[in-house]
Amino acid sequence: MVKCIDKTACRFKLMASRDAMEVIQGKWKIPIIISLSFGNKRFGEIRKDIADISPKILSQELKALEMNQIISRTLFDSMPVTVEYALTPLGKSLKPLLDEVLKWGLHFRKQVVKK
Amino acid sequence: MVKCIDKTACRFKLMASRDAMEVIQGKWKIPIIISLSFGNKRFGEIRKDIADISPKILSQELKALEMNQIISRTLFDSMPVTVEYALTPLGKSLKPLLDEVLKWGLHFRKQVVKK
DNA sequence: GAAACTAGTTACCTTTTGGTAACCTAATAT
DNA sequence: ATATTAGGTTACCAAAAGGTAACTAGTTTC
Repeated sequence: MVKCIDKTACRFKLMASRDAMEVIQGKWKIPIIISLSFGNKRFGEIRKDIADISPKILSQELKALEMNQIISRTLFDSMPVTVEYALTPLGKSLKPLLDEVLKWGLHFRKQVVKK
Repeated sequence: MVKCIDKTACRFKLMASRDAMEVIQGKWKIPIIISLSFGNKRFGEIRKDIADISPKILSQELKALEMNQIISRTLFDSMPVTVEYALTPLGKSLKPLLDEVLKWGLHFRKQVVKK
């Protein structure tokens, strides 16, 4: 029975996991990132991908992701104006994490949720 | 610009990520799992590890993790009774996911949070 | 002139999550 | 007798997250 002896290492881990979780936490952030991992998308296209997300929530989550530098927002002044969202390099760097989330989610479903 | 053409693959990914996130979501579940990754612990020991968690929340989160078969709860009828919490094999299978969370959280902090 | 498409915003709720403080049971130590 | 340790529970409250419906602005097509 090992204890969490190295308090510094422990606090460090808690801090890092908290940072990461703040970025991907919530009902919609991962779905949005997955949608954008299939290519750059416009507001309406993301809405169609995710189906039951409301414009209010989508707008709010896109802003949060942009502030954390996970996605970029590019405005084209075509008519009507179109806005394109894309993953930044930092956003793309989430891929290994998301792959593990998907992999584990699948494993969990097989073991616990059962079909 | 590739679209999310394979709707089935897309919905499948959304489902798997949702399953996984439900298990680790919230302010305290990952800290608890990290604490238990250092070895089996009793209620009070986890409290000391996490410092600012209240007994109500700890009790509630431990129950949720137990229901999802991430941790086990063993009661020893010593006097006074002691209760030991431990990661199950399913809980231990979260390690690669958590490692990625920690790794990315660190990367994010270096890039965005800055020191 | 009315309807539709773009990308959102606003006001108003409901639900979920998180937090505080006090309390409980049983046993042991002072 | 009183305090302490162990492992919680309970009532109550505050804050955050999520959701609905209606509305906005500018342009373009019918």
